Amino acid sequence: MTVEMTALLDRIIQGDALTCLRSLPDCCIDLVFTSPPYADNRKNTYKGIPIAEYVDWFLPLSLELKRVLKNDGTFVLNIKERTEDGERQTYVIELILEMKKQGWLWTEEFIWCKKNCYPGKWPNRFRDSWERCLQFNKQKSFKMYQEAVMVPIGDWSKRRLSKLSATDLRRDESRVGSGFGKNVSNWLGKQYVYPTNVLHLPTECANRGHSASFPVSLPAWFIKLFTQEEDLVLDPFMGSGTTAIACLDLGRHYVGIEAMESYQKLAHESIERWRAANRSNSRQMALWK
Amino acid sequence: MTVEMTALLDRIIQGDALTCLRSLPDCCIDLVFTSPPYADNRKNTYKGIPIAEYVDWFLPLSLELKRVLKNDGTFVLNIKERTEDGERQTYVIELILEMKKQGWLWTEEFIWCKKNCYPGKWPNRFRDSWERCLQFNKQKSFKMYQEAVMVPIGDWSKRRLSKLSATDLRRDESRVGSGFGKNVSNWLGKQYVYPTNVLHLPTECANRGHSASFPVSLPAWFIKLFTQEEDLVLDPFMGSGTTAIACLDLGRHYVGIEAMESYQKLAHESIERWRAANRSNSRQMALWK
DNA sequence: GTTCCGCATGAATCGATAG
DNA sequence: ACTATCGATTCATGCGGAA
Repeated sequence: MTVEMTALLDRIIQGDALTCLRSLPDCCIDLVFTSPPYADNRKNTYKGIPIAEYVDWFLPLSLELKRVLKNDGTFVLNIKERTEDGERQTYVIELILEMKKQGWLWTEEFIWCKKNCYPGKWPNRFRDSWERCLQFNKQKSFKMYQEAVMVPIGDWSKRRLSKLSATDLRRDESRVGSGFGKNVSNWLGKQYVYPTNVLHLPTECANRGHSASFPVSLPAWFIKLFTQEEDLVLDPFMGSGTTAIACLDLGRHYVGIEAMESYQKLAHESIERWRAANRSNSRQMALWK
Repeated sequence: MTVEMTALLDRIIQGDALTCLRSLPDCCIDLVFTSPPYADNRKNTYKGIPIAEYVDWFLPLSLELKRVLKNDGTFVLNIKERTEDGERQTYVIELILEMKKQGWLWTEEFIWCKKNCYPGKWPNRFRDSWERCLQFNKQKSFKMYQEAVMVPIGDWSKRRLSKLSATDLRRDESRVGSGFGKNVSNWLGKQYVYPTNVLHLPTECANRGHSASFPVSLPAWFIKLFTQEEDLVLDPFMGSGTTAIACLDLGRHYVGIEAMESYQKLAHESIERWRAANRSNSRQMALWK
């Protein structure tokens, strides 16, 4: 890792996202996770980008993100288009098409299904309880650690697998085909299964009193899936620091960028609170050894 | 209703979708619900449209659908883009943009979350467990009956709802429809809440003889939401008749189009089975009065 | 009649193999 | 090289037969 990079590690740079991104070296980031400022046609709104300008505003950023990302790294973009004038706006899907022209591969679209979404009632639509998590990559093969996000198998299996019949066992064995000891590992493996591309996470954020646009568990899920410990995660719109907290929790390094000084301050406070809470843990850990 | 229209009511026309659509009069349909043939680059596949041609293939159809739909009617398009060469293909989002140019409003995108999705394991992606249900309208104000799709409130009932199979839902509907009068509606108002734009429905599997691409509960949900009894629902790709069954269950009229004679036959068989099963119910209903 | 258990089967996707 | 086909992987559910 370069000297300039080491100096930025686990820090939140205050400044314009595009300018700061340009100061980062090539191919140094393992995962970009971010939830950029939403489009907004109202004036005088914090960080709101007019809908008509959204794609043109984002494209220089995505180009820089492609430059700083490692070739086998991943970019996850959490975004949802606004409703305006009774219609879903199209800037997000236009952005996908334009990013492909930049050379990005649109690998997958995850759905973040918000269990407790914003309340409300409208005559012509229901509450919006999902957001897109768009996965982009630079090349077809990329790092992915699926075992890190396995989930407990469904309730149906408790009845079903609690009493494995002889035929079940036999069938499993025959399927394995080669090698010994695989029986046991297969059976143990059935406690957990791979998830799907729909995430069911509550909207609540872990830090009370501070508004984050997404819960820590959202970046945490993608960080576990696409990085290993000591890897480097970038969030060019760090906001109140949720991605950084997820990195601290998981032993990953982070680089954040945030234009608003007030938000940067909030993020630093969150991080300090995390460190304070973990200092005692570290001591306890040390005592255990 | 015109004479020509009355002759088509509750029938499945066998023929090419575009040709048959052109024979329908203007502004006569309350809801279009369909799941068109999915794109497929493989040759020799039934009804598969090559990915590169998909948008051009669909646009003449969507134009006709706009013509036959009532001004305050709704078009719901159930579709999901394929993965090809490690990427999500873009023809669906391109289609949205092109349909807007035709004058359609892209009002909403519902997510159909399939709990029992296709199994499999791959190094670079998880199982795909969701599909798009794109809502399009001709004008900003359209008919919507939100009370018809309210769901039970509370965690215990949420858990129960998530475990409701398609047959359970159908049974629920029939129970609701069997005339408890005001008692039920009062009870409904207190115990039930409006749903969100995410639908949790299992796919129907182990169906004998044919593969139904979606469960009856999927069209049923949109039919309840966007139509009233005696309204007219169109499915230009009727397949094995799932949309027709939903209409029969809910007392709506339907017009179906299906090119493949074998599928049309399957649909007729399903409908006949439905009528046979309901004949006894009708007798019972008559006895009650 | 219920309840339980065994089994088949998906609007899938990738990588290897064959033409 | 490039394309077409095939086998392997995997989990939630409905259905049918058995207890």
